[in-house]
Parts: sequence; C-alpha cells; structure tokens
Amino acid sequence: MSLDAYFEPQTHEADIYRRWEASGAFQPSDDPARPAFTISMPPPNATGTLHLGHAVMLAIEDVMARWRRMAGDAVLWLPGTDHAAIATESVVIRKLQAEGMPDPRAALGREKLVASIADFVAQSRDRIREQVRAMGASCDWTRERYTMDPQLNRCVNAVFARMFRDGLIYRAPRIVNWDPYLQTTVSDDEIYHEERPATFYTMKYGPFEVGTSRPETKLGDTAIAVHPDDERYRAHIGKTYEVPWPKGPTITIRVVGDPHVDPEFGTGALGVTPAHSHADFDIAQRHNLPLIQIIGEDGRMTEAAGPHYAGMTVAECREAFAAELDAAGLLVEARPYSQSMSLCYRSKKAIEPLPKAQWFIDVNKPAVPWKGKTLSLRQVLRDTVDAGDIEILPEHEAKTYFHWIDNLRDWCISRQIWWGHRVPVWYRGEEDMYVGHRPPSGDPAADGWTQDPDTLDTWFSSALWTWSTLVDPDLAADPARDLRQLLAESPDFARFHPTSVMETGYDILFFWVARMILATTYATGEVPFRTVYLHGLILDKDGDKMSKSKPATCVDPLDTIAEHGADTMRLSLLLGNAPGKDLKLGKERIVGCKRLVNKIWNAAKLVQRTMDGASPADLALPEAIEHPVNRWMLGRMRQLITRIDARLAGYHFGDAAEQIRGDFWSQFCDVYLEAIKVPGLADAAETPAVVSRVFADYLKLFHPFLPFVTEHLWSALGHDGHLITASWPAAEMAHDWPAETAGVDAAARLISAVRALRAEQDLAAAAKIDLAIGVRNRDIGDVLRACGPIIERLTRAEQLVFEDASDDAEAPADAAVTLDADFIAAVRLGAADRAAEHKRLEKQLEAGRKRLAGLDKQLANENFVTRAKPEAVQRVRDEAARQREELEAVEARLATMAG
RNA sequence: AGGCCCGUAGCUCAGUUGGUUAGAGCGCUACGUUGACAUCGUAGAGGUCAGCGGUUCAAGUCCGCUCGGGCCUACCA
Repeated sequence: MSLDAYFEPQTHEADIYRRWEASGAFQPSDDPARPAFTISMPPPNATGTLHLGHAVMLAIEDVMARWRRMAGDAVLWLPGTDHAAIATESVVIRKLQAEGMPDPRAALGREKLVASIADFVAQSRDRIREQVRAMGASCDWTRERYTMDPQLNRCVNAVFARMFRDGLIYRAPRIVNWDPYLQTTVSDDEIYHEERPATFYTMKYGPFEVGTSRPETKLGDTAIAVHPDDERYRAHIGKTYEVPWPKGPTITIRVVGDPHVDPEFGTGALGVTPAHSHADFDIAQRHNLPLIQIIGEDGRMTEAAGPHYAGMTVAECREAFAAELDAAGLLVEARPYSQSMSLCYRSKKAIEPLPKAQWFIDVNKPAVPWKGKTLSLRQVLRDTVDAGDIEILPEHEAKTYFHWIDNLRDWCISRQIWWGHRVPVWYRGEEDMYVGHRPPSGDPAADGWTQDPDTLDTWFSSALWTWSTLVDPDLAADPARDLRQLLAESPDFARFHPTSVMETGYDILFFWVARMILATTYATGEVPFRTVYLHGLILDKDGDKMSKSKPATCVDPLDTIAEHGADTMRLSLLLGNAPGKDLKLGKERIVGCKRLVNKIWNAAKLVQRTMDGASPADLALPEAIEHPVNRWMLGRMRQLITRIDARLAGYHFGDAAEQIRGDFWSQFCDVYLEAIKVPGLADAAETPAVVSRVFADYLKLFHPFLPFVTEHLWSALGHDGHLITASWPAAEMAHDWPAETAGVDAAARLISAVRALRAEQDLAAAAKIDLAIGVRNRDIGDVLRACGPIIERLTRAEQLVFEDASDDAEAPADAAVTLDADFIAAVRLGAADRAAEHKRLEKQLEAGRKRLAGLDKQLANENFVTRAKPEAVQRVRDEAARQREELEAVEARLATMAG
C-alpha cells in the first residue's frame, strides 16, 4: 500500500477504531497464564459531553491499557457512565421548566419524572460513548456498565443492608447541609466556601455579651458556652437564665463549659444554636441540650421564632431582629466582617444547616473485619494507604488523604431527590421496617410496604464501581444469592479485582477515591485498586481554568480531534504531563504534536522505499549485523526500550513520550535515515531489515500514545495482524556494541562540528571543502573510518582523508580545525577567514582553560579527594586529563597558524 | 486559621537517590534545502535555577526563613 502525501486522521481514524473493536482486541485475553491488568474507567456523567478532563483521563488510561496489552497482560479496561443524581435531575428539571412546566415534580409525580429523566439519559449516553471512541480509547465495550444497571442496584442494596445489619448505617436527626433551593441535603463534599462581606454583631445577651454574624439564630439558642477555665464566666457555669428577645420568644439558656470555645474570640461567650450549626449541635450533644428549629426547609423562619419573625426569610429576619435589638438598647456593636459562606456546588445557593432525620454511615464504629482485626471504616481507610496496600501518586496527595480522614465525619448518604438508587428500606405501618433488596413477601404494594422516599448519594453507588461492574448480571438477577455468593461466583470479579490502577483527577480524591476504598474494603475485603494515579487539571495558557466564556484560550477536545486528529489531541495532553500536575494547554502545543505525527508519516515513506516492496516478514533481522551504523542503530534502540520501560513502569508517561520523540527525531531521522541514503550502508544487504525492524519498534513504542497513525502505518508497511495486539518490543541484549555506539556518536559529533565550522566561516553550502580527520581514540578508529562516506556526504566534503592522531599538528595553516577528545577534523578552507578561525580557537582555548581551572581546583581540594566517592573523583580526574590534552592541541594549533 | 503544591531560557515544562559544562519542545536570529518531510535541515543567541541563610568536599536537588502564585480543608461563633 503506498502512502499518501500526509496522514488524514479524519479519513482513517473511525475505520481503524472499528477494526480494532471488531477484532476483539479490546477484550481481555482469556489466556489464564497472562497476568490481569484492570482499569475501571471513571464513569463520565451520562448526560455530559467530553471535556478536557475526560480527554486527559482517557489518554492516560489508554496509554496504560495499550502498553500492558502489548506487553502481554490480559487487559480489561471497563467503560461506563454515571447517572450523576443531582446533576442530572436538575438538568432535566430545568429543561422541562424551559419547555413551560414550572414545577415538574408536582406536575409529573415521581414515577413519570424518573421515567423522563431515564429517557433523557438514554439519549445522551450514546453521545458520550461516541466521544470516548473518538479519543481512541481501547476499552471493552462488551462489558460497558452504567451506575443504574440492575446488577449494580443489587450491589447497592446489598451493601446498604449489610452495613445496616452491622450498625454502620443508621438513621438519626443530625445537622444536615440543606439546600433550600434544590430542596435536598448535600454532603460535606458538595459544598464550597466563599468569603462574603457581612456584619459582626455584638449583643447583650442576659448577663453576657455575645458576638455573632447570624443574630437571627439567637432566637433558637438553648445555651451559652464558655471555656471551662475562663475566669470571667466560671461562676456562671451550670446556671440557667431566661432571656427575652424583643418581639421574639423568651429563651431559656444554660451556661455550659466546653473546651472547644476559644476564650480569645469575641467576648469568649458563645450563644449555642444546636439546630442551625454543626459546631453548636456537637456542643449540644456533649451537654445534652435541647434543640429548637427556627429555620424551616423553605429557608424561612418557623413559628418557633415567634409570630413576629415567622415567615420571614433568613436575611429579612436578620435585619429586622438586629433593628429590634438596637431599638431595645441590646446591640453593642455592629462592624463589617468577612464571613465564609457555605454554598452548594450544584445550585450555587447558600446552604442552611438544619436538623433532619437522615441516613448516615458511621465512620467510627469498629465493625469492619480487616487483616484479622475489627476496625472502624476510618481506620481501614487509613490503613490501606499507610500499610502500602494502596499507593497514591503523586505521593504528596497521601498527606491530603490522611488530613481528610482525620477530619471525616459520618457520611450523610440520603438525598431528597428522585433520580438515583432509592434507599432500600421499606416500611409497613408504624412498626415494620425491612432493609434489603426488596421486602420479603414479593409484591411490596400488595403487602402494604412503602419504600423510603429518599435516594442515595451518587457517590454511594460510585463507591462500588470497581467491583459492582464485575458482578455477573445473570447471577445478580437471582435474588436467592447473597452478596458473598455473587462475588464468589462472578468470574470477572475473581479474575480482575482488585483493579490495577485507578486513574482520575485529584479533585475527586475525597468524593470518589476515598469512598471506593471505604465501601470496597468493607464489602469485598479487598482494596479496590493497587495504585491511584491522580492527574491534574487542564488549564488554558494563562493558567486559568478553561471555560467556554473565554473561547480564545479554550481548547475543545472534540474540535481538536475533528481538526487535527485524536493522536495529536492525545499527545498534547500527555507530553509534559506528570501525576498531580496541572497542565497548561495552548494551541501552540497542539501544533507541535501534529508535527510529530507528520514526521512519523514521512519517515514511513522513506522506510517503505528502503524496504523496496519486501514485507517485514521477508526482512528478518540477520544473526550477524555487520555495518557499524546498523549496529549503532540497533544498540540505540535497545537502550531506548530499556529507558522507556522504566519510564512507563514508573508512571512517567509524558516523559516516556518525550524520550521516544527525541530519539526518533534526532537519531533515527536526523542521523540514521540520512545515513542509509549513502552508499556503503544504502547497499548493504542487511540494511532494509534493520530499517524495517527499527521502525517497527518505533511504531510499537509510539503506539500507546499515537494509536491511529501507528496502526495505519503498521498495516501499510505490510505487517501481519494489528499493531494493537503486537508484542511490546524487547530490549535485545545481544544488540550491544560499545565501540560502534561510541564511534557513530563521534561521527555524528564530527558532522555537526564541521557544519558549525561552515556556518562560522560563512561558507556557502556549495563551497567545496577538503576534510582531514585525525583519529585520536584508536578504539573507534575503524568505526569512524567506516562512516567515512557518510561523513563525506553529510558534510559535503569533496575529499576526505583519514590520518593518524600523531599527525595532529600537521594540518596546514590555512585549515580550520575542530578538536574533540576522539578526533581532530581539519577543513582546508582555501581563502578562508583566518582571523575568524583564530578568534574561534581563542574562544575555545579560553573556555577550556576556565573549565580546566575549575577541575584542578576541585582536585586540589583535599576534602573532595578524600571524602567524595572514588568514582566521582576518578570522573573528575579523567575529565581534567582530557581537557588538558585538548587544550594542548588547541595551543599547538594556534602556534601552527601563527607560524 | 491549618494543610498541600509551585516558582528553572521569551513561553510551556524536564531535571530520577546531591556529583562533569543545567536540558527539551515552541518561539527568536542567520544560513541552506524542496527527490521521506502541508516542509525539513544546520548553526546560533538566550538561564544570578524567586531571594536570604544553613548542612555538605559538593546544592537546581536536602533543611530553615522571606517574597510571589495556586489549590484544598475548617465546628472563629
């Protein structure tokens, strides 16, 4: 197959992807001898579109999947989508509202609204699937999962029921983060904080003065808390006071001593509002204080706040109450204050802490069997990373993880929305409660059971993702099997769990990664994954988060794929990418990556010409390689493969890509492909085989990064099968020729030096030169001589002679000379600019002296010589000797020119 | 308030356990090519490794402080 002028991704990529998929290459090998390598794809939101976060995730995971697959593992990369409870429900509700349905929940009712959301999801899932394909992701679509699949629901319910039985799930009134706008609770992690200007009030409060930024909550106070050691208040502790509020209720407060109160802050006395503050609720728990709810779920004051204030919004009440306090002479001070507000991620509206009965996971109860002990969930979370069962990359994220664990509170898992896994708890009458997949006696409706109306936090089901996706759907359909049996009998679970690597953004370390560890250790007794690889955010070239509102700097992965191809898109996300590191992506970067694709393509054309119609199968590498340049090339490839294997194994993907690119460009293209055009190498019988082999190895090395163009070239050059399932190149230990490696390197240096000389002497390219080479390093003499024709051609030398090193000083006075540790190259210039040559040598002399002085100084330092490692000292000695020799040569040369 | 990360060439970043003359890509300058190259090649300029101090024979690398930038967490009422 002959190659077009350039690679057109648009015409090839979709077809190549279809071929891969049809070949079954995405499915793991069923050869039991192969080790399993598993990645659970973090499921994108089913209603979303592919953004750069997904793109970088897919690129990195695909590199791992393709590399391990070629290296011989049974690779399972399991794709899927997430139902994204709150996000999806609010998207659909807004859509319905835009279509003229002001209150879809009321208008449709639960069943119809849920059906309508399900429809919407089903439609948009296809879109995200196509986008994942467009990235070239080599995931196993036959095992695609969705967080709302029946067998996943089965797992959700089973885990819930077991945790309930173990006392790890409980229902209790707690202060929840209530979003009055979305009318639901949200978890601690779904909140963000924002500094807002506010007022800090100090008010008279019975016998005390108390400071607060939320005076309206004082209507619901039940205590004053002070530090137990605070002399000012010690006498009051334990006493009870009645405090009448202007136009409000008279509250009864008890004075409690609590060490959590900071005596330095404000007046040192804290009004305790148990119903509307997490902190105050904790104080109330410790001191057994009553709780009065004065703010309702609608975000308005309740009757408990008194008839005057009831019905006001919180903001209205704050203003009104402050005014009344002022009028009554109770307001001591009101000063400007910066308040940290809690806002909901989804609605961007203020969170109102209030008491509500919710389902919680107890993170402190010791009920989890782990390594022969019974630990709390919190302890297990810590142990997995502490003991090294799970490795987090970058390492410093482990600190963040521990910090999070230390501050972890019980996890509120119930939500008052309709879209999601419904809490698997059933009630009948006042007394009967059943927790499990479904009530014991068949049809719940007929038997008078009602299911809990709440749904579960999305992250509860995502927390099971690594293993619930491996549970066999048919087995899960059988209600007789319990969770243990399901796991024991599901072949994929046995084969592919724990997964190998969890690759995701560091921004969801807590949301998701930690929850997977929590739920999976509990449910399966295994860690969910061995390694966590956290990638960074993608920023625009100014370092800001990309947003559609800044189209000039925004890179849309779909546009980029359409315009430049998936290979280019992937590489631009991978180069310079390291774990945890944010990546600035500008359009320039993309252009640079596209050039590599083009370069590979063009190199292939030359390779194809060199192969001259033979197939790679015809061009088996001979046992003995003769030509030094071929030996050099194979030796270089051996070194490269070793380096790349180490980089990949260490998760340095960007670095690996960079190294392959560098060697490919500067050694394979610039040196080797130039050299094979020259007689001697060009007509060597072994050369086509070496070219074919080395280029094939490069295609393999590039494949995880640039799957499409490499796969296309693989078949265009006549290789059998698909590159995706070809075997990863092995470093051939036999391909080790030190003299050839050093010799050809020297030749390349020599060529470069002569070219520099030409440039300095301002010689036209056409200018004829005579080149005399003195070999100083006898070990590489033969190799250098063998490279003669190549040197001649690439330096455009008219005549080339080799001389012995002893002839160093014999170069004629009108020649320009380059001095190297291994060789001396003299270019006869004719009417050259001797002044320029003189100046150049002077410069070289000066630099050399400076360098030598530094080395000598180091060697004169007794401390260095005695204390440094002997190898280090020897290195410096060798270098000094070489430097001295070179200096002498330069000096001699200058003398010759003068004479 | 606490924690974490970052500061290396004009730009984006590499720099593995401290050890020769700190690298790459892009950009820039000059020259050359268009017979693998919507080009490519060659050569070149460009860095007080944020600053100060310390440990060490030796610091971009380890430690402390300062300045600058970013992120996360939080029950300062």
